[in-house]
Amino acid sequence: MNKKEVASILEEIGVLLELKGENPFKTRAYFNAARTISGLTDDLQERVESGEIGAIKGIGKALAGKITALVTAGKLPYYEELKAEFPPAIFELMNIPGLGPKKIKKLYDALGIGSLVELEYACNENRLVDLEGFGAKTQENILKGIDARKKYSEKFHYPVAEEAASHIHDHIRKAKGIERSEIAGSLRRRKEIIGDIDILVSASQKDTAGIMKRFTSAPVVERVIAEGKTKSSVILKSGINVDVRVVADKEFPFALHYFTGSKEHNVQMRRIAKEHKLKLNEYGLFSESNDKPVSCKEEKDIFEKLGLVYIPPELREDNGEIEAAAKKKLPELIEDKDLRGTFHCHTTYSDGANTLKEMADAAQKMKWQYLGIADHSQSAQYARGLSKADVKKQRKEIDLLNKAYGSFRIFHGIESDILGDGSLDYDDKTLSEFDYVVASVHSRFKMSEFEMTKRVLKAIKNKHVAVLGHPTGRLLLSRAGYQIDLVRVIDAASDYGKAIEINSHPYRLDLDWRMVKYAKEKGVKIFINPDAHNTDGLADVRFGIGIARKGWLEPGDVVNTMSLRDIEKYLGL
DNA sequence: GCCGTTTTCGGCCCGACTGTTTTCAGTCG
Repeated sequence: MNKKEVASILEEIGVLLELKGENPFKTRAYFNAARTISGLTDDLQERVESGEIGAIKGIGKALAGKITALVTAGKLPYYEELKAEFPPAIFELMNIPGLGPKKIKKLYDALGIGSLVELEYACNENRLVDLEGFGAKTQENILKGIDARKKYSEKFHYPVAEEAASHIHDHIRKAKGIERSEIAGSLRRRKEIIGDIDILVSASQKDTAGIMKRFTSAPVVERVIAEGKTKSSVILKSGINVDVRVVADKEFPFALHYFTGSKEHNVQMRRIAKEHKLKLNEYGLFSESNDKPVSCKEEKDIFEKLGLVYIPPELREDNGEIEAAAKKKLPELIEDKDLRGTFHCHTTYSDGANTLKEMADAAQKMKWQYLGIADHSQSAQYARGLSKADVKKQRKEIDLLNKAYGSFRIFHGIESDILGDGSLDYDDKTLSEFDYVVASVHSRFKMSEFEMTKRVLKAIKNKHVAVLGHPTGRLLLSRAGYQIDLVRVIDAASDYGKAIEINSHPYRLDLDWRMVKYAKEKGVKIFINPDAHNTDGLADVRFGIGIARKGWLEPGDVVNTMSLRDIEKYLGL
């Protein structure tokens, strides 16, 4: 059993224990272990075989035994028995807002409800109202929750959430009396997928009611879920959940930190606070002994008071950032302005919408020094992949344009399909004539992990390949990536001096940031590429920058921060 | 179930809002 499967079973055990009403700290141990295992970069099998699994923080004797059973035997009686106590579809119920383990347990014990369909049926028959702890309002809200789930997917791509957030933020900002305001939550941390929008506002008490009213009555609001003095929550017509908090201005830095999260990061920060004999919450930092507040004007002051350097929001995932901040070893993260060009763009030669010249002109408007064109290769018939004749023609056009441009340069690359057997899509001679080769998988996604890994490793070892394109092929919210052992892929890239792409298309964001950090640790260089199919698509690199930052990347880790001269050297031109 | 320079037991982050209660449990972030 692999990491992903083990993590997901540990997660399920956590939920089942919650349903049983077990000690919450015990259930948390399972959730933490699930997170730890899924983020593990060394080989789980090896860890288990060497008996070192218990050396991982948060995994003690009991969990080590269970993980070992899952990895070696592929099953765990404890889990099977636990699962048998509830109907298999009971997990669906956890996704309905307002329903948690306690209420679900009650529904199951009293009414035998174990799935969404059964729940909806029972609500419509008015059977929830007489249940202890339930009532008419609860039943109504559950029905609304079921309805919302049918209507909307519960998560959103980053740009969709970003636009909705900035729209409602602008609307709220026109309210009277606002001092500071900011979009917080996972948007501020630049997560690849956004569940809801958190907006934080500071104002004096007399103005809060008006601010909340303006928020909950905005035209884009579909339904108000909660409306309080300091906290309100709505669902927009687009289906996105938005929470707004209003605090006093002196509380703003603490609230901003708190609402930026992640939850796991916050837990660690409070733990650090306790080590300093302080208490941290969304209103302030207080002495544990006499509740005396420690004043902080900005968010960075909080970190300073806890003996940490400022941690940028993107890093706040409890992924080692607090330890690094304590040692002053945080990276100087890459920024948008550091990019001087990019390398994975399509034109009308294959499936792009703009011509070579249009793309190059757009790149210059972005103040870039170079643009790499990598159209599809000949096997990619669905995308009008380039025949050898097309390649020659494109080369000629690029040479002509380059002559005219002077200091700006177009690089002639190709996005070569990695064929089923791991070979590339042209003969050696043709491949050697490109300035660089991006190698990507576009077919036969359903291979086993072993086969797919072997296939991609062979491509990485190919001397013509400079960079591996979208390494998992995932499409966020619609298609899981193909099965592949990314750790081995990154290790191979490290061994053979090959780079890996962060495909910046907001539906891909592939390589995932969790693995980007590992790639950096292994010294693998990263390209931030837009996979642009038109001139507007070039700007997508900013999403890739977000992922690079989440992956701890500094300008020096990213190939396309190099000057034109250096990049020519890098590509051996 | 985990953890330990306050150690092998007793902690484990903290607060707002809702709905159902009549003083609070459950859920959420």
